[in-house]
Amino acid sequence: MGSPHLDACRAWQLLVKFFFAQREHMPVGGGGLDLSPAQCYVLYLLDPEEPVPMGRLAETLSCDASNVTGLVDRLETRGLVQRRSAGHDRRVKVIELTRAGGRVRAELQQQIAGGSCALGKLSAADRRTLVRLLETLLADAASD
Amino acid sequence: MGSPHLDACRAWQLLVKFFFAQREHMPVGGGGLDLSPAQCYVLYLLDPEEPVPMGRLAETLSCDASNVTGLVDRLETRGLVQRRSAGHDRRVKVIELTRAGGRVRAELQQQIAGGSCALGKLSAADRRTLVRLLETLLADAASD
DNA sequence: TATTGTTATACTCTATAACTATA
DNA sequence: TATAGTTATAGAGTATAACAATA
Repeated sequence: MGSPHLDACRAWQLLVKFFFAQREHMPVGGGGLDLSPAQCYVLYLLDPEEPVPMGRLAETLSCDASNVTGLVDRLETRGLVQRRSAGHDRRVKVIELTRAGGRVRAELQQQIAGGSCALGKLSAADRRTLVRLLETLLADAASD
Repeated sequence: MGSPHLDACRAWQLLVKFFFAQREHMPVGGGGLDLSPAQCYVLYLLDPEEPVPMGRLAETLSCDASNVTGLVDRLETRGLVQRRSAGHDRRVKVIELTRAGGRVRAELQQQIAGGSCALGKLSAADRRTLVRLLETLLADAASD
């Protein structure tokens, strides 16, 4: 215990394990909502006050633009989001939450904050520490 | 800053972001190896000394058994793993690394430990802390 | 010409259900 | 009957390449 290499391996192993394990148990908050992790994330990214251009979603999700088309298609079919022309540039489409989408989004946030997910197991201090560590991990690399 | 609810939301957001962002940048270590995260994870789980029954892989991956069939198929096609009968129970098949698979697995571990992935940004102390937090998150729920 | 979003295509991951062979 | 793994099928996520509309 204490070797930096071993700690890195252990941390990596736990991170991977955490994601595989939580994929379904806390499908990123989709408790009973039947939303995929990617769909939940998109919903989470959509501030009710501020529609987001599709290209920006692709950036944030680190995925190809063609992917966002399908993702938004499925959310739109379910009546959770809506495409709208951006106006200033007619090539751009912005995505906004519908009323139903807003409700689902609020429910997701409730679940997260309510401790019904895994984060609830950490003390307040530990949660702050986790935030700090993740911010460090995300610095530079993911830019923003 | 300081509200437990806000910290939980922030932690969740960062965790999700981390996974989406790292999916490709550090495809769980697949730097140039062209392996999916799931494939990397399977390789990581296969101790060269100890073949693993397919059912056990399904448990660890928290996925259906039929999924493991395809996963192993693809790894076997690439010559990285091998199916073998377990002997004691002829229904069971154990998966073992091939020589090539062992080399790829070692390479993965090198990448993780070598700091070429995101974990390299954390100090040794922070890595230990991260390990502790993840262990807490994984306790009970995922039960190993 | 360059950019935004779409379509077509293909592959991986995932689950469910029906099946085979063992037990 | 029950269990381990497979097959068939379907849907979601992902990428690349070619395309339309717009800039």
